[in-house]
Amino acid sequence: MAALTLATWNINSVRLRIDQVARFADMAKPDVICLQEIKCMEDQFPAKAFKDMGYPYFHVTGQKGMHGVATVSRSPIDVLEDCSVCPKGEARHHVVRIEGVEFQNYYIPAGGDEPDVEINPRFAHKLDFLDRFGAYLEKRGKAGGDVVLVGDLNIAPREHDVWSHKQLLKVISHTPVETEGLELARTRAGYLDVARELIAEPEKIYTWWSYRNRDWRKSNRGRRLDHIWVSPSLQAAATTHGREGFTIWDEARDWEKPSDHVPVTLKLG
Amino acid sequence: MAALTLATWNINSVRLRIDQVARFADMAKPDVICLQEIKCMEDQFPAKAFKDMGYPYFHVTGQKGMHGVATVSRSPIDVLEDCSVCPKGEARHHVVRIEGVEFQNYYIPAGGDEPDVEINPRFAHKLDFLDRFGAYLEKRGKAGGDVVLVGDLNIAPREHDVWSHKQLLKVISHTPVETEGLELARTRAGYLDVARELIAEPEKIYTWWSYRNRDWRKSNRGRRLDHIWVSPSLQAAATTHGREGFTIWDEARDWEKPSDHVPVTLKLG
DNA sequence: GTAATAGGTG
DNA sequence: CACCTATTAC
Repeated sequence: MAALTLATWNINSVRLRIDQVARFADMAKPDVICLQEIKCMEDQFPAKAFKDMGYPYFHVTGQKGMHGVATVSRSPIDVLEDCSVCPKGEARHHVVRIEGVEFQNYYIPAGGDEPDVEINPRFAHKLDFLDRFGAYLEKRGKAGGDVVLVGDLNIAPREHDVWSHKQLLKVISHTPVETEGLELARTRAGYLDVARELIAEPEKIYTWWSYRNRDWRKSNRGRRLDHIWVSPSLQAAATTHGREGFTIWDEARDWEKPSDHVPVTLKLG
Repeated sequence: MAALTLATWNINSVRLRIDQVARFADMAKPDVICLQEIKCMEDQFPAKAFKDMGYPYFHVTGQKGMHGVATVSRSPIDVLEDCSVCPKGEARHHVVRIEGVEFQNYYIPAGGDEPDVEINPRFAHKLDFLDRFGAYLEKRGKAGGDVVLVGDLNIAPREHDVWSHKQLLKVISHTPVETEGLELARTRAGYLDVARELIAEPEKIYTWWSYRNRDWRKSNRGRRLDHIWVSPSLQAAATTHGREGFTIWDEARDWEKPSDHVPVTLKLG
């Protein structure tokens, strides 16, 4: 496997923030960028801008106005699957192969406000997605091969992945049914949570800060919603640079009109 | 009458373009600025920004989301009338006194697309407004005194106030019923059209270029929709600096996210 | 083309 | 708080 740097970023409209993607690419120089919430159709994707910044290859799974994921790359992309996990024709997932590595790019449903499936169908949909996701990972895990799974999984699984474990236990993204469901899905495939392989608890890790906190850095009410997982075959490649190889670009949260998520990168091999 | 510089500008949202107003004020240093299409309520008017740029006095006649006029000044303002010409409670007009001079600030209805009162109620509304406007001016003209009337009158009255007289004769803003109605209203009060006092035809004068022309300067399909009129008592004061005292700031049309109208200034006295 | 509104989503 | 979609208006 060739060495490469990969990035994942919930961009919250790729058309609106294409200049921020270019700025980030110039700094981090990733070989592969996985984006979520691109909020556009395939034909609206700013392909030329990506080509100009050195990413002539891309695969886009989009829908009108909401959700959508895209993977862009310096080297050619083979498409393996599109939305196999998504019900209702939503554009939340695809699987591609780049340089012999399988990349799974996800945008898991946010789940609404009320953590009760009886009264909140969005939460029910999230848990349903999580079940399908786990089943898909188990199947995929058995197939073996080098796999990188990234995306906005909309769940902060561990106690120190949120600013207050206690206050968020009943807040969607950190309820036990979600955090346990996510960990179960991951372990069913045997994948490794790279951030926590490199940065043990109780150190806090966040990748998202709500737009609703006006001074995000001061209040620092973050959550780790964006993840990079790897198959066991990539354990050495993913950790060989230690925590220096894993970067959360929180400076991007201070840019003009930022996304509420920041990019995360990993040097592989 | 103290010497002063006055400005008129259809700003197309004063909240969105308050920084452009500051930039303009810094260049042109007007003592009085009359704005149209402020598109906000009185309580949303960026009063502090105007105070910071040296205009602690202002009078705002606003409504939610559309229309609205504001007059800001370095010296105190007496309010004489609000919307006396406007039917249907629209915020399109006010009259104030500053330094002994009466300022009338108007935003005349655009009138829609089809120049036929039978099928286009907006055009009927515009012509109705024009009638009321003429009657009001005649009354006001008889009262005498120093009067400055400014605003986006949404009519280009003369042949050389549009890029093509022939092609615009059936386009609202330059139809004969409008151009004749506007000239009649003006002459009923005996007011002078300052631009044409200083710059005779056939020289073209434009203050507005549609957003729909992508290269506005190259295609130059402009219209003179923004006007400065004065009472006969101010004829000498309005023309004493010659055409150097009258400026159309067309450079503002090239600023980032510009208004489709540019500011116009006059040195008075 | 540009900006306002309102309603839906995160 | 900020994005999308419509709609209306100029």
